[in-house]
Amino acid sequence: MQPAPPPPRAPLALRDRPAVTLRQVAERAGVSMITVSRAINTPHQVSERTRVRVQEAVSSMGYVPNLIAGGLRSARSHVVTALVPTLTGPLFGEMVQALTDALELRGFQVMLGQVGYAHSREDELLRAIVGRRPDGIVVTGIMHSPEGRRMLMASGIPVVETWDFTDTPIDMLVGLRHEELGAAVCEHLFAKGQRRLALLSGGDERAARRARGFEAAAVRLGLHKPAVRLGKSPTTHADGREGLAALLADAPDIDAVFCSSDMLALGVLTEARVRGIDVPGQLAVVGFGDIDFAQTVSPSLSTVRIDGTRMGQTAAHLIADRAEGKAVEEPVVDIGFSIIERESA
Amino acid sequence: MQPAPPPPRAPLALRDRPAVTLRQVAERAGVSMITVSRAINTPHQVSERTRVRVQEAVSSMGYVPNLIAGGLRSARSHVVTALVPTLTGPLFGEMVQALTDALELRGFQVMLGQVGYAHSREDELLRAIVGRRPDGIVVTGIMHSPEGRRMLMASGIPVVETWDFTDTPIDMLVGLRHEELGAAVCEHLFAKGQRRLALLSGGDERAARRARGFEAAAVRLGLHKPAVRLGKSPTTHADGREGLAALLADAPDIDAVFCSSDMLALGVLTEARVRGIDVPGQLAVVGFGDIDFAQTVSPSLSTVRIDGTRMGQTAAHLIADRAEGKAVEEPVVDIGFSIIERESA
DNA sequence: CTGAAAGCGCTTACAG
DNA sequence: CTGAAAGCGCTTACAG
Repeated sequence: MQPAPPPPRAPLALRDRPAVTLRQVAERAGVSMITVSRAINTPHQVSERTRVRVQEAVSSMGYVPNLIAGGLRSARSHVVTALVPTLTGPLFGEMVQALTDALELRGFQVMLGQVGYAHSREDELLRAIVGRRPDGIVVTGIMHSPEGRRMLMASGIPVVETWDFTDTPIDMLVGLRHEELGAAVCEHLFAKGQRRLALLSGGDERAARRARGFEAAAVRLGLHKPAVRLGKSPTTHADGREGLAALLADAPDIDAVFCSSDMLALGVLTEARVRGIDVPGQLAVVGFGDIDFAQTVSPSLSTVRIDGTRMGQTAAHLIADRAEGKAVEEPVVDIGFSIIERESA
Repeated sequence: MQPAPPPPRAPLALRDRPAVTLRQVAERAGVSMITVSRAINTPHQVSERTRVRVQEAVSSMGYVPNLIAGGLRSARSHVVTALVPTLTGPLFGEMVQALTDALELRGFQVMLGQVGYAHSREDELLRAIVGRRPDGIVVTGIMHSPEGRRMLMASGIPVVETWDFTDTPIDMLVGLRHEELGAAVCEHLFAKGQRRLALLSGGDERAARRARGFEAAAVRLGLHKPAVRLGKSPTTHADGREGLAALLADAPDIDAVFCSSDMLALGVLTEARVRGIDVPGQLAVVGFGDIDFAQTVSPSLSTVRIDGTRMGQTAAHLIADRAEGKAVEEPVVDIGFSIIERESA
């Protein structure tokens, strides 16, 4: 976080006026600071008359309590930090929304830190986050960097890893096994009669895992080794169009494509249509994510759905229970996945 | 899918001890607390020998400075909070990424707070954010609630409003005039020869503003009052399909649709194709956002692009300059927009 | 180059 | 129901 050049300090006077403090409110209300604190945080511990006096002072002075200071003393920040790889994708939105809503009900505020798919600055960001002592940390994906894992473990902060699965979680985990998912999609296509499979995948780790499961299942089923085209994440519609073109150039006889995202799959649908390839008649297409348009494009898109709402809610309760010192019975949850069958496969 | 039984948990030997403090590091290194602080934050103020000793203590003990405590004393949190309406849309991703990158270079970390399109809990969230005393706040859109405006102004925290325009900003602003944008799209369609215009719009405020500009321009140009269909935000692909169907039911002779998002426009393209309506021959379509697929769908989508990167970078420097006490010459910036002409219009 | 004291704005832990 | 004192973990402001 803090880079080399010593930051030029802002003269405090430049801020319009320093914020109103608890002490000033207490003076105005004619009570002690601790009484103001109670009137705000635990009003039932204070007499009606006092509460009203304090309330008047608070609103007339526009007092907004400094939660940082309170958190420092009480060692409870009421903040949970969620690390998300990107804001561009719709995939994590549902989970983050559910996480936010569920934690809000339990008195926590969610702050988001953006990681990007690159792992380069992850440790640095992590240091900045751990340094702010949140009451919990939700990680998208599995934390791999040994330095990062050590820092999180040593911090004593409750951690939930999500969206993936490992036998060695840092602390708690709500995710799914992407190899199994890849295998299940392969079996689904096989059951539908497809025999020359192909794979179009972004470069992130979970997509790679799905790809591995898909390929292994194809071998088990006695099929040809799938034609594979790998790109990078996040995946785009253009990647989907180019990807199908490249696959067809190499392997013109493919009859099914499993795409690592719905956007990629949408690109494949577009390219197929432009080329006059019938979906699913000549080519079956499966996406991943079940986002927005999957149900209403034409042909509608068969895809794999992860229950982001359940994942977010589960993560929220794990974090909140741990932060409140409650016992967590089931710290590792596999939420699975479901294949949504529509027109495209 | 049946989840497999969870594996045994990793041992958490390191967890549950209170975090290492500056005092402990100082004892280990045999120097005072302030010297440790300097060795970490302003190493040039400390002798080589001391710096090495401190560095060894820091890494052997896994010390992560408590930035909250430091921030309390120094009145500089090095955090900028950005309020975004939703994570589901790709629209804000580019801006937030640019904001994050630019602020990181200047020593600030960006934390995101999710507002949702509903304004109901906005004040509550704002209180939680102002209470954490960030060094800056970036708001998506214009803040309207009088309570919220008062709180932000009284806080003395630098504020940048974005994505919209007003003559009464709270503090600073980087945005654009959505009425002008709507009018420009109307004029573009007129110039292309379209005469029976229609409008398909989500319910958020900026979309409504674009709609107003669009309708006003149609009147100025002597056209029929556009057929209008309003929905809610965020808009979906399904809304686009249903929207076009509804517009055609009411006004079968329309020859152009301006959609308040690219996703809506994609739904319109799908519905038109299914109905055998030629785009742009029988129906011109314009989106908003220039996201991912706009360039590569078929027909490619004419749309309106906002330079999110420039908006994010500009906001970053406004915030950082203000936080560092530098003078801000141009606190209100209109970044404009551009109409991207492709096949659909 | 180094350090002892004070203080940031709250809450905790006692005490009445 | 109310309050005086101590302290959370740092940095500031002095002083040497």
